This record gives sequence, structure tokens and C-alpha cells, in this order.
Amino acid sequence: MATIRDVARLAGVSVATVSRVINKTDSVNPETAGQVMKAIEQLQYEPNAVARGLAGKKMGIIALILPDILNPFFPALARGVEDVAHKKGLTVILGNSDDLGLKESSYIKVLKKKYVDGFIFASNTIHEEDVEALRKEQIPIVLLDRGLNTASCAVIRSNNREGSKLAVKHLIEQGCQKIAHIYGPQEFITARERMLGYEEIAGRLREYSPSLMEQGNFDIESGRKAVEQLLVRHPDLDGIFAGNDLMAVGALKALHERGIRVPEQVKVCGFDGIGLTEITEPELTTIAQPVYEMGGLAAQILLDEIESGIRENKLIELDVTLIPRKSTHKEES
Amino acid sequence: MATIRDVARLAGVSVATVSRVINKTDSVNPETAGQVMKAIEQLQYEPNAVARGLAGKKMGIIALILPDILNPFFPALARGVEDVAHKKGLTVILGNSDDLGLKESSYIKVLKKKYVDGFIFASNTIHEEDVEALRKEQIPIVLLDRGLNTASCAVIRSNNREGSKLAVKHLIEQGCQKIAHIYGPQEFITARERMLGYEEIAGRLREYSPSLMEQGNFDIESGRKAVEQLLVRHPDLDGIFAGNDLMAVGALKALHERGIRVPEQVKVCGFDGIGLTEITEPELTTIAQPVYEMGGLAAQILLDEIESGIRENKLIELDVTLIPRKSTHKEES
DNA sequence: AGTTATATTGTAATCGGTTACATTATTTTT
DNA sequence: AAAAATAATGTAACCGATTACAATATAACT
Repeated sequence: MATIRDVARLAGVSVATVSRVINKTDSVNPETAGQVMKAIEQLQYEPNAVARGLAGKKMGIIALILPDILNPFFPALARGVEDVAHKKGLTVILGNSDDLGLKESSYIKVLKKKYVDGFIFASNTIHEEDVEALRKEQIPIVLLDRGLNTASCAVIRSNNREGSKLAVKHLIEQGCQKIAHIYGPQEFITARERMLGYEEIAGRLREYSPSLMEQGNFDIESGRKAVEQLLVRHPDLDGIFAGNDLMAVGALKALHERGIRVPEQVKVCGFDGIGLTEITEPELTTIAQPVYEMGGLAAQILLDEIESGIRENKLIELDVTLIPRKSTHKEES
Repeated sequence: MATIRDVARLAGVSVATVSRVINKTDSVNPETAGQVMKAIEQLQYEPNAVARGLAGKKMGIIALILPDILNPFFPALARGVEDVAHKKGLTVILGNSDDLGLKESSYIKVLKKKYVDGFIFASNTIHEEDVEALRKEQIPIVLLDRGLNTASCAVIRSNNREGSKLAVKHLIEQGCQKIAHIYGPQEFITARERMLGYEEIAGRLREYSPSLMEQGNFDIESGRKAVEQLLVRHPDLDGIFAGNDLMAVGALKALHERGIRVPEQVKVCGFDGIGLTEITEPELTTIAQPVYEMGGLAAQILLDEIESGIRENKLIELDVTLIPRKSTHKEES
């Protein structure tokens, strides 16, 4: 591999001039630049990213820390991030935090030493101090689905509240009168927001009761269990709005096991819009988040901040969309 | 951030000695080492990974290049790789190649400049020359699901042939007599092997005919279409072995649309063992690859090679297991 | 006792870039 | 025409580690 000094020698100039040509940071005589270009060409020279990184404290890498790539919500996010990053010549380091603050801290520690350009946290358990520390060191961060309290960096999320309202309204339109909700762990702001949206609309129904809500923890099994509980208390419920698709799948399973037909007897709606929803039987109505776009946007914002060096603590809330499918279909009467 | 010189100064020794203490590369007087340790402690010193990388040409990063993290097969692989890497203090860079040789080359080019320690390719389209080039530069590689021809580095795959045989035998045991196969793109060795396994067992059946095979391309939609074709030629088929789970899901959908009951009229078996198989209705029998373990093993082998510097061109073939589920259930008569 | 081997430590080059500062030549300003 | 500004380039320090080589002291060997 040729180095910048090889190029300088061949072109008969100093390394500084070569650097200037490469980075266009300073004016260089066009003729000289030509020589340099020719030398670069001849030697097939490519600047060494690590040396650059050492000098500039930026490795051209962004870190994406998410809870678990196995959770079907995250691959699309990762892909969104990676596509944008790759287009700009940056690479993406992936970390699974399992929603453990400790693991997040550990990633931060390791990755800071590697001079990553910035972090995207799609994780709910980052310690506030970690964020603060990164800020103080001027390392750009973008947060996904984090509260307002951390107003010290860009935050992206989708409009969970409105999404829930869409879901419940849709269930009502399809004829549901007694709509249950399986909510996610309340330490997640997304889960809280979705519950609020549900309460806002479902609370108006004559049949509404707080006991129509049951906790799950965002996985399939908990969705199934929640429905079992709900059916004990309300055997006559006719709609279920699950806080995410995974729990909705669990709900579908529970109903199927009990011989309760979907959508005829009970209609089910999920949240997230992951691919799974297209392969259940019946296919699952869901509130789709623009996950891929969220990832891309997060990367875009991060890259902007990296390039410009200016932090904009914007809070971006993306719109979600209802995707009506068979699981909430209303038979024409 | 403290540097090694700060430590040296505080401990009253040279940077070389500090380096020796940190890396245990050379003998250091225990007393001196103590001083150094104390200084390190006091300054909260942590070696800068980039400077180290520049000096040693290794950044403590491994690159995982896969076709598409959105394909449900790969998250588990990625997780397997990442878990092992993280345990050893390495980080993982993720790249989506979309099975485009060009994108792979592009990743290689970029990542070599970043001194990644090694590559794991789970992609089917790497140019032979790229592999050769990396080898020549002594950069460790591990390949997943690649042919024997590339015997110049470690290769991991699962026993696709045996897996197919397991699948077809299972279908026969469950009472199938006319078993169709949806095979994947023949440029993928996995697809070829699975087809061979199918032919080996299904070929013995009285009802066998080459026209029982139909091509798909490993996605849901192609599985559905393949079944439509197959049903035209063989309305009386009673078993379908799909070359992967995604196509099996498509098959399920096609059958469901036509009102053909699974498993009563037709039994279906997939291949891969991805999570989707548990949420279809009926749940899908499949041949499970130990995907997470494959990832872990790939990382392990790569790390061994990185550490030791010696390449072992082993070919490891992992066992697959049949997971019988409802989609091939035989009604007791 | 003289010599060789071993342990311990330091000096300075090296990895491969970026960039502050200095220098010279040329152009613009007054 | 002298002074000031601008363009073009080079020198060398710096980023923060590793490591070859040299130097010194001490232990072991003949």
C-alpha cells in the first residue's frame, strides 16, 4: 500500500500539498494538483483511514446500539441506518444492549476509544449520565424513542399516541364496542404513549373499563397470556389493540387456541408494522411505523451533525399509518 | 483523556515501559510495574484504540458482510457473531451486500482501509479474486455457505443435504407419497445441496417425477407462485418440501387461498428454522439450522485466526435438526 | 576474574495521515 | 512604488500508541 509520502515523492511535492489536494482544504496550483493526481493514480493510492482517524479523531464509523437485532423491529431500523451511512462512505458498528444500561455503557466506553463519529441509541435504558458525558465530549448522538427530558440531543420517534388513536378508532369503525388493550412495559415511553392513546379513545365507549387493560412485555408469549387474563375478566370483548405486533401475534394464537374466530368474533390490531404481520392467519391489521425511514433519518441527522459540528436538539415525530388487514375485517351485513 | 505519555511522566518511566506493563509483552520489574499501574489508575488511563490500530494494523473490529439483515435468517447470525466478538472486546461492523459482488468489493475496499481485523462473509456473491486478495494480505476470512472450491479459508455451513433428506423422510413417514420441492436459485450452493437431498430420497418414491420440482427464489411470494405452478401439474400432490422457510410460508398461503387444508390434504416442511415458522397457522415443520451457533462459531474461528495468525482451512459442517410441527402432522387413523 | 547471558529500562523511529506556521512569489491597494 | 493582501508550497510538530535497538546492571558460567 502506497502512503502519502510515496505520492509526495513521486509528484515532487510535500506531503502537505498532497493532503491539500486530497481534502481540498486549501488552494493548490491546478498544475501541481494535476501532478499529484497523476501520482495518486499511478500508485493507486488510497488514504489510510486509521491514520486519518488518529489525526482527526474520527474514524468514519457510526455506532448503532439497539436492544436486540433478533427483535423483528430492529433489522429494518439497522438497514435504514446502514443504507444512509454506506451511501456517505461511513460504516456502521452494531451493538446489542439487551436493554441493559450496563452493556450500553460498555459499548460507549469501547467505542469512544475507537473514535466513532457518533452514536445512535435505539435503546431504552441508556443512563442519563452516559448521554451527558458524550455531549460534553462533543460526540454527536441521536436517540430513538426516548423521553423529552433528554432535550440535549436529537430525538426521533413516531407518533405513538396518534397511532393508538388510529387503531382504536379503526376498531370502533369495524364495529367493536368492547376493546381491550395489551400494553407494554411502562418504563418504555412508547408503551406509555400507546396506552394513553388507547385510553383517550376507548375511554369514551360505553363498555369501557380500566380492567380492559392488561400488561405484556412486548413479546409473543406475553401477548398470549394477557389475552387469557382478559378473557377471564371480559369473555365478551370484541376487539383487542395490542401495544405491539409481537403481542398481537400472541393474542391471535390465544384466540385461535380457544376457538375464537378472528375477525368474526374478535378483531385484533397490532402496532409496529413488522413483516410478521403479513404472514399470520388472518393477516394482522397494524399501525405501521416507518421503521426503515426512521433509521435513515436518524443516520442522516447524525451525519449532518458530524459534518457541521452543530447540534440541533430537534424532536422529530414521524407519522404512522394504519394498515387494515383481515384481522379487523368487518363482515358486510 | 490521558495518554500513555501522561502515565509515563507520572510514573517516572518511559512510554516503552508503560506499554510493556499494559501489554505484558516484556519483563518489567514488579516494583516499576506497580508504579505504572498506580499512575494508570490515578489518571484513569485507557489506551487509545486508534493509535494502537495504526501501529499494529488492527482495530479490534471484525466485519460481517451479509446479504440483507432484513432477511429473517440473518439477525440470528449477526447476534451470534456479535455476542462472541463482544465477549472478546471486539466490535462488529455490519454490511448489507444485497448479494451484489460489487457492494461486497466496495465494503472490502473501505474496511481494509480501516484496518478491520477480519471478515465474515455470509454472502453468496463474493468475487473469488476478492477472497484471494484478502488472503494475500493475510487478512483472516471466514466464509458461510460457500463452495469447496474456495478451500483457501475456513468455511462454515450446515449439512443441507442431510437436512433435506431428513425433511423428505419425515414427510414420507407422515404419509406423503407425492412430494414436491420448491428449490432456491441454483447459484446458491445451499439451494443445490437441498435439491440433491430431496432428489435422493424423493426419487425413490413411486410417484416421483422431475416435474415435482419448481424454482423459487427464497422469498415468500416466489413460494406462493411455485405452489400454484405445481398444483397445475400435480393437483394430487400431498407433500411440499420448500427450500427455505420463507418459500414454505408462501406455500402455506397459496394452499390456504385455494382452500387446501394443511396438514390434512397437503403437508408442508420448510428449511432454516427462523422464528416465522412458529407463528404461521398451522405452525411450520422445518429443518432448523443452528444459525446463532453458526454465527458464534464463525466469530470464534475468525478470532482464533486473528490471534494466532495461523490459517486453518477447515470446512465445518453443522448438523441440522428436524422440528416437527403441525404443518406435517399426521392424523391418527 | 573475565565472559556471557538475562533482566530492566530508555531512546527514538515508526505507523500514515493532518495542520499550524513559515516562506516565497505574485497581485492588489493606496 | 511601497505596503498589504493573497496564493502556493514546504517544514515539522502532532495524533497516541508499538517496538527495534541500545544501554546498563546483575546473575551465571568457565
